[in-house]
Amino acid sequence: MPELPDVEVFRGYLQSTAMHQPIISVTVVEKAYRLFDDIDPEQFIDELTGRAFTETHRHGKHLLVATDGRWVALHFGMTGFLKYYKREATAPDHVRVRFDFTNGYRLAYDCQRLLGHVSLTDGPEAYIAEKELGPDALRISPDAFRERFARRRGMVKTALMDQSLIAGVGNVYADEVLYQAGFHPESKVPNLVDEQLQTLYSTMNAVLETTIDAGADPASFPNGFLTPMRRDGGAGTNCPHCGGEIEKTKVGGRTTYYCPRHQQQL
DNA sequence: AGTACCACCTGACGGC
DNA sequence: TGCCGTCAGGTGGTAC
Repeated sequence: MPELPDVEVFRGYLQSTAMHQPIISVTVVEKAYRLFDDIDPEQFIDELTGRAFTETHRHGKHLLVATDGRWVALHFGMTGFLKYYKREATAPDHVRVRFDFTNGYRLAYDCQRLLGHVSLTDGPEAYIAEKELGPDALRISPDAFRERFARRRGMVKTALMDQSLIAGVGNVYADEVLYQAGFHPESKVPNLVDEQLQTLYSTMNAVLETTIDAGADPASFPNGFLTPMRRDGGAGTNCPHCGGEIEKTKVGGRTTYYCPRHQQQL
């Protein structure tokens, strides 16, 4: 699930809960050792015990948390999320990493399918370079966006999802952006003229900001959004824009929803 | 460079 | 009720 809007919501959640409190202890369940590919889990625990979270930063789908030591870097895979809680009875189901604070609260990193990653880094710049991430989708300038897409050959959906081109857009939001912009997901990037690239850019911004404001919860998205239709098959229902029939296919190997009637193939 | 396919994991769901 | 195949919004590697 977690794409840019989701991670931005996680960031806000963390910012309003677990900051500036001493970490009494850090727990990593054994099964979760695989989440740590850049650092030994024991060292992770050692370095963070006694520290406190001081600052949050999001880049693409990655959440970086500053401490009075190194930064914690969290990636959520397909099923990750954070939960701050006190009573063990309210703990989520698949806690993989847990930070316990002096105030009795705990922050859990829950990751059911173990497809996320946890590490330590010197800071956002070093991390972005190491992971070869492109500029954040919400901070890139229109010019930089156009420039980067100008060097692309393949399908527009694939380009949007390429984290080294721009960071943050995943399968669901790529579909949403293309739906709102009216471009078929298999359109070839070189076929988009400047004005259409501009539309893609501004639509991407609008979709990301609107969905963040809605708490990244599809049930709260405004009318006319595609994402809520992914639930219960979605395909076969009618497009609120043009009445066409929403279709479900694969593009670049990923499940794709779109409206063949108004999303033009370029 | 782009694409297709497999792999990494767990759990939910539909069909029989 | 239970078993089985299929699928899921993440990325990374490989081979063509």
